[in-house]
Formats: sequence, C-alpha cells, structure tokens
Amino acid sequence: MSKGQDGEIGGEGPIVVWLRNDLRLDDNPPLAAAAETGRPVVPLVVFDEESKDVRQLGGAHKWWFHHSLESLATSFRGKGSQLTLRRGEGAKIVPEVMEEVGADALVFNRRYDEGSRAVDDAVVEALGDDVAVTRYAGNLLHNPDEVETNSGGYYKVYTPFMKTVMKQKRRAPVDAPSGFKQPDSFPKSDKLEDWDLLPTKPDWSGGIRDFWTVGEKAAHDRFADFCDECLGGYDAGRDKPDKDATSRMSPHLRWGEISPIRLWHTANAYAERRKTIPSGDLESFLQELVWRDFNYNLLYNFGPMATKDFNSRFDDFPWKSSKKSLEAWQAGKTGYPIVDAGMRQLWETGWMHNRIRMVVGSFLTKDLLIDWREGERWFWDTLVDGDIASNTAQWQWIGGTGADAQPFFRIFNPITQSERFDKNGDYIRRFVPELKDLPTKVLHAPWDADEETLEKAGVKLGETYPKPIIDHKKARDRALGAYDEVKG
DNA sequence: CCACAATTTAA
DNA sequence: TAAATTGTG
Repeated sequence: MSKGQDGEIGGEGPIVVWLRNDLRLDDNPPLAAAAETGRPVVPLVVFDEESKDVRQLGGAHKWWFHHSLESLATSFRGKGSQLTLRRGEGAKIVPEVMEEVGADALVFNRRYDEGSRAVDDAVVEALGDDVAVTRYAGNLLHNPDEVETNSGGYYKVYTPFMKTVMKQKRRAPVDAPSGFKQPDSFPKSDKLEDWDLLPTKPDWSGGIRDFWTVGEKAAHDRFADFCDECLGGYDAGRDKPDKDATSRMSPHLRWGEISPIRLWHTANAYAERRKTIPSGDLESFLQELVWRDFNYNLLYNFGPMATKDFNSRFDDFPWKSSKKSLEAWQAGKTGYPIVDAGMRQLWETGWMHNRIRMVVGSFLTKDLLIDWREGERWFWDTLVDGDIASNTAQWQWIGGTGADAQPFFRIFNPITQSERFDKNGDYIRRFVPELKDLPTKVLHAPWDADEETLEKAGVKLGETYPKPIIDHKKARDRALGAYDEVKG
C-alpha cells in the first residue's frame, strides 16, 4: 500500500477520489494525480453522520455544504464526469463504492483531527491490501509534521512557527484537470435534496444567502476582487468591521473550495505585478494563512482542542454556568452594542468579523466568566466557516487557556474596542438598528447617555434595548479574582 | 372575530 | 429571508 504525497498511484483500474474538506477542482493534488494517470476517475463525497467521534455539522455548515456540493457537481459535469454522493459510515461506504466500480486505488487529502483520522484509518483498514491508497496534503501550506523546531519538536508559539514557515519551500499549485476518463458506469448516487441539509420551515437562511456566494468559482472571484480593492491597506483595513476589507475566504477555505497554496501564490503574484501593494500588507495577509496552519499544527501535534484546555492549569478554573447570561450573549442582547452587533451579525450572516470575534469571546469568557467551550460550541453551530482547528484554537486563545494565548488577565474593554474599531458606529447601526438614531458619541455606551438624547433617538433602555447585563469594571475585577485561584 | 401589520424567531 | 406569532383597529 503506497503512502505519502508524492507516491505513485498504485493499481491499474479505476481510481476513487474521496473528497471531503476539499470541494474543488483547482489545486487538488489527489484529483490532479488521478486524472493524470488516464485511468477512469470516480469522485466521491460521503455524508458521514455515523462514524464515532466525528463532529456533526452545525446548521449553518449544512447550508453551505449543500450549496457547495451543488456547485461541485456542476463543475464535474462540465468536465464530463459525475460526482457520486453517498450517505453513511465512511468505513462501510467507501469500500462499497469501490467494489461497485471495480476500483483498485483510493486517493484523498489528509485530515488532521483525531476523529477524522480514525475514520480514514478505518477505511484503509477495511479496504485491505488489494487496494492502493495514496494520501496527499492539499489543504494546508505544509503538513503539520513537516514544520519542526530546531530541537525536533513542534511549535507552541506562533511567531517562531511563522518565521520557519516563511523560510520553508512549499509546493506549487496544480491546475484543475482538463477532463476525466469515465468509468464504464458511475456508481449509484444519492440525491442531494434527500440529505435534508437545508432548513425548511422556517427558512432562516435568507441573511446568509444574501451575504455569500458559495462555490469554487465564487471563491476565486471574491479573491480577485479582494486583491484589487483590499490587499493594499489590508494591514489596517482588516481591523475595521464596518468596512468590507477582509478577504472573507474563511468559509471557502473551511470547505476547501479554494486552497491556501492557491491563495498564497495568487496574492504574491498580484503584489509582484502591481508594485503598489505595500509589502507589509501582503505580509499581513500571508500571515493570516500561516495562522490557519498554526492552528492545525496545534490540533494535530497536541490535540484534542475542542474539549481540553491546552493549558491544563485552567482545568480547575471556576467558570460560571449561567443559562440566562449565555442566552443573552447568543441572542445579542447583552446591552453592550459592539458585542450585540457581532452576535447578531453571526446569527444573520453565518459569519463574524475577526476583530469582533475577539471582542465577543473576551466578553463571554472574562466578563461573563462562561467556559470558552460554550462559545466554541455556539460558533460551531452558527458559523458557515466553523473550522475544526481554527475555531477551537481561537477560542482557547481568547479564553486564555490556549497555546501562546492572550494572557487571561488581558481583558478587552468592550467600550474602548468599540470606539477604536467602529469609530463612526456604522457596524453597530447596521446590526443593532434599534440604536441607529443615537449620536455616535453615546452609541458605544448608551447607558451613559442622558434621558433627552435617548428619548430623541427612540431608545428606552430596558425596553427597546437591554441595559448592560453586567458592569464591565466589576466583571473585570471578578475575572481577575477568579484567575488568582488558578494562576498558582 | 377578522384582516392585516408588526414583531419575533430559526441553525 | 420568510414563516410563525403576536398585536391592533
């Protein structure tokens, strides 16, 4: 059985390409390698809710998954091929499909979380020795076991990891195959509609639909626009939630509609061509891609991350469980406009600006003292980009429990953050419309406004908009006190 | 009690 | 966004 990303594909019959978080034709190494052999290619997607320890998709995930598959199926049809959809346990379904088409080779991109790795190993095990399996590394800049410290370990700190990655050679992107040889007959396929991935009554997906275009082509188009309009000035622009100045590649990367290697090369080539992009802006963008690799490095080399504090000192941290506070946070009704704007953006669009993710995360874990796992779970359920590595790593970062985390005692002041990053209040006004007529100087902290100002804007605190559910100063002191208990 | 408007809610 | 629920003349 062959292994590794440069391995030849063994066997001589049809090849099954098992697609997972790589729903694309461009820069997809196993797909390209399979097409290149000239042997029949069978692209397969398995919807697996049965294998143990695999995290179930959240609602927003499912919406994206549906539309991404629709788009991918169209792409394959355009190349004279056909995407096969099957539902069930990976270790049962993959061998079944291979048998059905007489395939003797299986190729796929590696996955890095424990649960998925177990499924992949179980599939390989179930296939036995008559089938050649080749695993590729198509979804990261580097395989996490290929970025080592000088002493042969793995990085727990971002900056040295980033410096090593910047120096490292990485593979060049591979173009989408121009076509695929068909098998004698394609395996039977489920109907996408039967997977029930879309919400029915009520259909809550309108806000998401308005905000996003799903699929490989949309990802490339959006990124081209981003390079034209936002790459120059990215370093400062990315921190302004009221501007549309981030790449918004996160869901496309999450589902693998575009690869990080492709983004890396496209951004570099663009900056090369247009000499006007300041190098610091390009660098900042590339470093965001490195953060994604760093998170996978943590997950793969030190996981699990969704459940266990990276820094075990926090295992005994006195988190509070308050259903009421958690629900107010989830609903965007904390009484802190910047926090509420973020939480409502998430609910409406399936996404939240990264700057604001930090603000709401700090508020949940430090002001409300609620366990970061609660926040992580909510994000997993509501984000279209909820990523097994980045979501967990970022929650541990903001909660202070992670590797190279924000120190727990660094507690964001939601008012200062709001004034600094949403200076004109456009972001708040967009997502918290009941405050839109307040003058900007009181918008960030409406409880400080005088009666007349509130009345003129039609705001009645406690009625049209909540009073703050907690006093930040007191909450800050309480958090520091709680931290004393575990800081040792 | 209805017709329609306004508001809430749904992963 | 749009269905479901609540409010109003």
